[in-house]
Amino acid sequence: MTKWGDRVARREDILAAGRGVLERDGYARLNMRAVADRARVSPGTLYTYFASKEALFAALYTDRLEELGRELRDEAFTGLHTAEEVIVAFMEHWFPIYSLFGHQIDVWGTLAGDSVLPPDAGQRLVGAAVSVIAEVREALGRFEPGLPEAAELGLAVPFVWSAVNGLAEHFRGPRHGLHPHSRDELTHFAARALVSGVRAALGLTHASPTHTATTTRS
Amino acid sequence: MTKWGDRVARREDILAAGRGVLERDGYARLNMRAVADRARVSPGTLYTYFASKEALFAALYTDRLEELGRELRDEAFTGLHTAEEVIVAFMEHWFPIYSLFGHQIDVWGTLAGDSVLPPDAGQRLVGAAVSVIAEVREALGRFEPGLPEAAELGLAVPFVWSAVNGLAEHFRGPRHGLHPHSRDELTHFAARALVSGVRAALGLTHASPTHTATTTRS
DNA sequence: ACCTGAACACCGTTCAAGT
DNA sequence: ACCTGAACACCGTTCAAGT
Repeated sequence: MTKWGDRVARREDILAAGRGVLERDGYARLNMRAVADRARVSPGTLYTYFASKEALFAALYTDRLEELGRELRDEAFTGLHTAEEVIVAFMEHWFPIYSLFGHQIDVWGTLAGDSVLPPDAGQRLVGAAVSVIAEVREALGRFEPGLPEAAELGLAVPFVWSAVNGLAEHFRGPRHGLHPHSRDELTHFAARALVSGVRAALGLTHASPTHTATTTRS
Repeated sequence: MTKWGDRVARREDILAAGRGVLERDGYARLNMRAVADRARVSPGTLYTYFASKEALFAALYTDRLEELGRELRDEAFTGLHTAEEVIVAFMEHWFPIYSLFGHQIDVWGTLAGDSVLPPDAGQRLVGAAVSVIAEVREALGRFEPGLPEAAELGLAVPFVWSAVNGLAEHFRGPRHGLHPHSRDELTHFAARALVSGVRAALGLTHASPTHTATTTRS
């Protein structure tokens, strides 16, 4: 039971309540009254901690992105052997997060003044997203030596990012049950196509030596 | 001025009003009162023509998809020489439509019973979308002879569709102004990467003969 | 039959009043 | 200072009443 006036613990109560409602009911049923109830505060109190529903949501998203950055660095991206494996690992970690948050909030839009987030909340969110992308880029660079110097890398990054998010959107909800292929098959197919496609479009001559030597695990 | 009791004209008034509000103000400001005002009916009347806001929106989307199918067939896909050009042409036509409708409604979700659309409205919507995809597939098949028989075509289609929608989402709103590359550059880069990537992932040996002979236009 | 518009339910947000 | 909860604004939707 958070004590009266303990703003640090109260803020954490509210964030935990938001996470709880979001995970149990999804964004569609995330409303401020439900969060207030779960955090055992009144609706008005929420607004002394977060400027708006969107700001609360952005704080939850930011926390999750920062956690993802650590997961990728410390676990998901270790022991891989090919760029394809990096993409697959990233997608498997990214899809559930996108499914909770990504569809609802536009990270880059906050930069463009698109949103009404308080500037500091927007900056934390963008920073966390940039850092996740940097992590992926670094891991890919291990197996694609030419990548960091490629002239059109600035095109490859938004292309891959967009394509991965398109797939994440595809896997959100029940619709992927419609075609006969499993989620896993499509994920692996996409990773192969993205890596080959970007290599070709960037004019990279070939993969890393480890790539051709590695046999598929499936 | 639509006459009292003319249900056909009234329905068209409502659809036209919906299109008008949507194009002027975007989905965020599309509300039933605004549509009713513009159509010069009362809010209650809307619900004798469309079961819900979503059903009205789906009808607008369906009409637009059917029009797109005709545009692709009769104009956009004629006189092209490579698969890349097909993808570029499709994206240029698709992005503005996605920007108005695609972000808000989940075509495939209606099939999965995800939505609460009346069944016939859902079926018309899905049919229009399927027909657009078939148009793209047919055009690609002209320049990729091996495509229709490829074993994993069933993976390639949702992959490309998802990637294109991810890019459409990327170009929605102002955020693409953030990186220094123009929309056109990213569109062309994506088309090249998608075509090369899918070819490689499907194990297609090579492009059509016209492809290598064509010089880049940029 | 077709249409109106007041009313209901719901939800983001505010603010005067409490402790 | 921090917190409450009634109230306001807005919007999807319904339905008794009008023509």
